[in-house]
Amino acid sequence: MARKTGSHSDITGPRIRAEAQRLFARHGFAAVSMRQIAAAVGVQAGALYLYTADKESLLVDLLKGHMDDLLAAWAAQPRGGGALARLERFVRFHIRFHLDRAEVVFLSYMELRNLGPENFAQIEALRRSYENELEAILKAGQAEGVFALPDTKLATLAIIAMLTGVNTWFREGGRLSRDTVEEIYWDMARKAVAA
Amino acid sequence: MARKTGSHSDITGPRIRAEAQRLFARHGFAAVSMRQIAAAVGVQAGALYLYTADKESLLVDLLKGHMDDLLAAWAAQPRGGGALARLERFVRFHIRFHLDRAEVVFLSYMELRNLGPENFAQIEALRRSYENELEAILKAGQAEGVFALPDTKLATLAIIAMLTGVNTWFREGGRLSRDTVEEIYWDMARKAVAA
DNA sequence: GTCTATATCGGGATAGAC
DNA sequence: GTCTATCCCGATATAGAC
Repeated sequence: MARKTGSHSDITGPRIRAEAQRLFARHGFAAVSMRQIAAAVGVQAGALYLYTADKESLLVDLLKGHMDDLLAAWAAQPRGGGALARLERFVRFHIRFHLDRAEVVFLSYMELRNLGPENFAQIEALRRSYENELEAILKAGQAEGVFALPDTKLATLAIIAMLTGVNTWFREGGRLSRDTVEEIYWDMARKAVAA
Repeated sequence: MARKTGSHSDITGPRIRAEAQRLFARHGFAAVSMRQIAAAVGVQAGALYLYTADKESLLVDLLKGHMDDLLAAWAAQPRGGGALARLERFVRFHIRFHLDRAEVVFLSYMELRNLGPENFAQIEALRRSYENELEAILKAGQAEGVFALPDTKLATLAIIAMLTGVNTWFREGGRLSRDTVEEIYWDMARKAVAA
């Protein structure tokens, strides 16, 4: 189904990003060629350069867009309550948000190496902002006396690693539903930080 | 420092694997060329093929060797005691072993995609064996009544993800020593599974 | 906006001299 | 066992026609 001549600038751009995300996640950034992406979209390789400066920009746009979405979605969550309630909200939010975006999450963890230093630093800063959201909750819990943690930064990284790990094995329609998984992980996270 | 003509079959093979591991971990399997590896070793590209059938074999040998080492090292650990003592041993062993081999651990998580189906299956089977070691401990703890887990398989994956996550941020000479990190993670893991 | 064609480069792997 | 030379292929990116 090769695309014939015509004007499609409004839909070709998003389709390029979508196919790039799919292919990068499946085969790895370095293993995917611009020709492959173009073929998946249904245009010729040269046409891609109307929408992206180069291959790395394609990746950066995906990763930055993902981090922006993540921070915006978290900012839109309810904010009140005690540390325990806030932690529960974070755990459930994190699992749901990341399971819904498995491809780009995978990219965010695997393909940072393929970024230039300035792009890398930018993504890292966004990630640190997100980590700080969780650490603030853990610190609040320390102050309230409901959590007992020797090091809130380590606990932050440990919990995020544990939660994001769901993405590596969860399969839709498998043995466990999302809700069940959410429940089980919340149980473990809660106990891990408890006083 | 290009290597001059001579016989070095006994040391060139290991050096090729060592440089391949370093380069694959740093830049990604797909992004590293055989010429780069050869240059790092100090031989010409053609000479690599005296030691490896192709590029993928180089990767497979590294990953399989790592998994064999991991299972052998765990098998050599003391085995007795209650579930809590065994879990503590596993947690400390896992963190130490993985921190000592950051490069190949990184490869084991990132580059499985670059393996053919049969090689992939082989590595996956080894990984599952290792996971089963932890799950057996968790099941024993359930039976003893010292752990309370809705799903031992999930808890296995959650704990391993949490522990392996140390590799993504730990830097030698940083704020925390290995022993401190081990201690903090053991504290969280212990509480996460506790009855 | 998309196409075909191409410039330029570097990849994996092999052949044959030494 | 290593070297040089090379085959063949596919990569990114650009130029210019339509």
